Amino acid sequence: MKIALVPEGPLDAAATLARYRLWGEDPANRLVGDTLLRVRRFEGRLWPFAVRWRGAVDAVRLEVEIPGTRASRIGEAVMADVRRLFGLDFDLAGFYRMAKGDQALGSLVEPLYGLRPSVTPGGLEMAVGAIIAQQVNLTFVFALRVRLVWRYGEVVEIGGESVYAFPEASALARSRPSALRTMQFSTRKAEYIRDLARAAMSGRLDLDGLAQTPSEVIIQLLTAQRGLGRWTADWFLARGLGRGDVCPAGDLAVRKAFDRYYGRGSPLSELAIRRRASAWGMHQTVAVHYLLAGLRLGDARQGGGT
DNA sequence: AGCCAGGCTCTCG
DNA sequence: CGAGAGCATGGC
Repeated sequence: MKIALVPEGPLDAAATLARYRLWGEDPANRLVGDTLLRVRRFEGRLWPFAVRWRGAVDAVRLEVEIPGTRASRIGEAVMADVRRLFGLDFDLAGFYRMAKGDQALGSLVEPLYGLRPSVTPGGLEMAVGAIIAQQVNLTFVFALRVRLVWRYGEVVEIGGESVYAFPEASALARSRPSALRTMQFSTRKAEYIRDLARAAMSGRLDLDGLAQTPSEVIIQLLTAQRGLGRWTADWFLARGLGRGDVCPAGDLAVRKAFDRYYGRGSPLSELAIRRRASAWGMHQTVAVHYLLAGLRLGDARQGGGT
């Protein structure tokens, strides 16, 4: 089955997906040329799909291919993932209008035009990914993630390429911390991941049923789980649920970005960052991604990605 | 060798 | 509560 999709507003697909390869390879989000390969779990089966993008940033067309089915319910499930992966539900036009009134953001619109935050489909994938990313450099994060996905995920073929489905909760719930230790996970992260998977599996923590839950409640729910703190909860809201009004003010890179763009010598407090960001309302998440990408523009001059 | 890396828990005032 | 120490594991 093939489905075409024309995004509303600009989309720089390569920049939007750059975070899946900036610090390493991601076997669950494979980038092959102008194509993203990924897997959707649906009704107990694995459905690999390919998304190819073509055309200019202002006139992009996404071509989604799902081999082996013509069922519209599967198409709908996959397209929901595609919308998230490419950040299609963020109001980029609205953000750009707002950014005009802010010197730092305004200066980033042109060099990063079409960049959107990529939203991770799957609550467990998002939360586990966040645990892995706690406090360690991102190159190492990718190495850990690859090992976890290889070991506990499921591989599928599509168009002669292989792509992994991120591990199910049941697989991670059975994982042994000692096994993760050999993959260079810290003992603590191994426990956090296993325990989170158990909570998800038992229904004690429904990571995929939070779409209608207020953010404050989600922060409470997540931080009550050992290993998940405010930082993780913030990124879960932003990159897991695609909420626009989030600023992970405790994030090291975010703080660095605010210091660079809004600082006056001394570091801004977390509270000061939240205060400033809150003025951006529903555009905070996008704004934060622009600041992060802007940081990288500076030292690498390779645009995009967050 | 030693500091750094897109935190978290636990303790103590 | 809020700050701070302690922690755990590699990259460079």
